[in-house]
Amino acid sequence: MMKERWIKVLKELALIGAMDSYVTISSRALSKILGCSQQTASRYLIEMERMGCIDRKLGIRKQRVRIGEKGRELLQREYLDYKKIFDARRRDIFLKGKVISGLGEGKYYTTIDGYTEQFRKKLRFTPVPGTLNVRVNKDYLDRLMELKGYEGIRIEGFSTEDRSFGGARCFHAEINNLDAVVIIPDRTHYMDILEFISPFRLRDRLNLKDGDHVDVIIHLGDGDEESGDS
Amino acid sequence: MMKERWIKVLKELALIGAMDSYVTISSRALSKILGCSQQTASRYLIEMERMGCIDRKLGIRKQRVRIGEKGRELLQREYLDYKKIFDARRRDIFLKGKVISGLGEGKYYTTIDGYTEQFRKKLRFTPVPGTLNVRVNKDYLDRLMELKGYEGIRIEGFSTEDRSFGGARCFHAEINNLDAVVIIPDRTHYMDILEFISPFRLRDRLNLKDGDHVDVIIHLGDGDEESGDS
DNA sequence: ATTACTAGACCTCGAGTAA
DNA sequence: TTTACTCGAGGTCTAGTAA
Repeated sequence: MMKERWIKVLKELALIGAMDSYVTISSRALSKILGCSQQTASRYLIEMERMGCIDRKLGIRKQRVRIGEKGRELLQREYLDYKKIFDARRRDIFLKGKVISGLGEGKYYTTIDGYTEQFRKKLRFTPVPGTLNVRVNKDYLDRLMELKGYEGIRIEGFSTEDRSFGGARCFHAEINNLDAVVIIPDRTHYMDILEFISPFRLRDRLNLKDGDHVDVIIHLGDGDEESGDS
Repeated sequence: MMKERWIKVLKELALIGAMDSYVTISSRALSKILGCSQQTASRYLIEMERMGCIDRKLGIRKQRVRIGEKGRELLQREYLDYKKIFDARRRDIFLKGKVISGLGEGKYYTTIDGYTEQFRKKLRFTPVPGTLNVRVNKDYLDRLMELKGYEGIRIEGFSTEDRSFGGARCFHAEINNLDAVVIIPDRTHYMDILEFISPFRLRDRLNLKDGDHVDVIIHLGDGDEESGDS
């Protein structure tokens, strides 16, 4: 059960700063913003709190409100939709990060035939074993969210007798101006880490060591350039 | 009278391409997207057409729908709200362009004392004479528009007996990872050209010649700039 | 001043159905 | 197949009011 109206309420709350921290807002003040009665505003807040969209701290004379986990997700999804509409021809995402040691799961992808065969076919290169891992600066994390909206180049999961291997999405990218491919496993825990694969040893080519800051460009490439240029 | 629900309908229509041109969509298909009944979808379309949010072309078996002037405005307003929420702390603009020969007016700025004094004070360097000019790729022109919203570092205009010299705005920037400053005269004709000043000869340092492609990052804020809206 | 409950007015929805 | 009307059920709103 998901009320369409809540999106608007969440949006208005976000606009007065409830995204970052608790803001003091009375139900009457909110009703003025929303153009409804105090009672309705109050009801919205109660319902939204119950659904986990917002957190509230009720005082005797004032309440403080903050957008919760679920509310943030809803707003983000909405934002992405609008981005798709208005920013449709966006071609790439730029961000900064720093090199870290490999923690990601991406190393599997570079050594298992079931994956490397797909790389050869879909990316037209055989990656060297291992991935270059970049932790995205937190100022740029929001930019990463945009990636969710794009399919990229699909790498299919598969199964052997022993276990199953998950799928992933790939995006052509540049790291410090050198072409590479970023690979995002479908099921990953590290939402701030990008893993790069390449036909070269990126660390050597770029002369990188842990902690080095790098500039990354991720090509979203919705154009038809990737798929079939026969 | 303005229905909140219509925003969602408009958004879904926009996502299937109704922003650019007429799309064929039956009321049943729309109802599936919206998660409501065919009757309700039909009613939405009728109401929204009446309010000027959409244009319709009714055929005998199919209708074609396009987002109208008013609908476009509503979506745009919505998008801007979300931009405020999520893009508020945007720190820089990334774009690509190519080096061109100096056509801009920026060369004045690097040779006239009235300007260079301000550069020394506000940018803390004395630029070498001349500017590096970059024509922005047209895919990134929309990104440039965002610059309008930022004051940057103000360079004041001034007058001598002979003539008057206009003001400009400066932004710290990077061109192919080398720090530089982009200078935008208040009155400029070339809306797709960026002019860079630097304490070094950028062409030499970066080994650039006309036609070379460069990556540019423009830093919007020097930290604690207030974000007062229009 | 607050928040939020209750009750009834009002509106919105979708099944049925016509064209 | 379409679009879109009517109308009754049920959901949502606000006035009144308590705490």
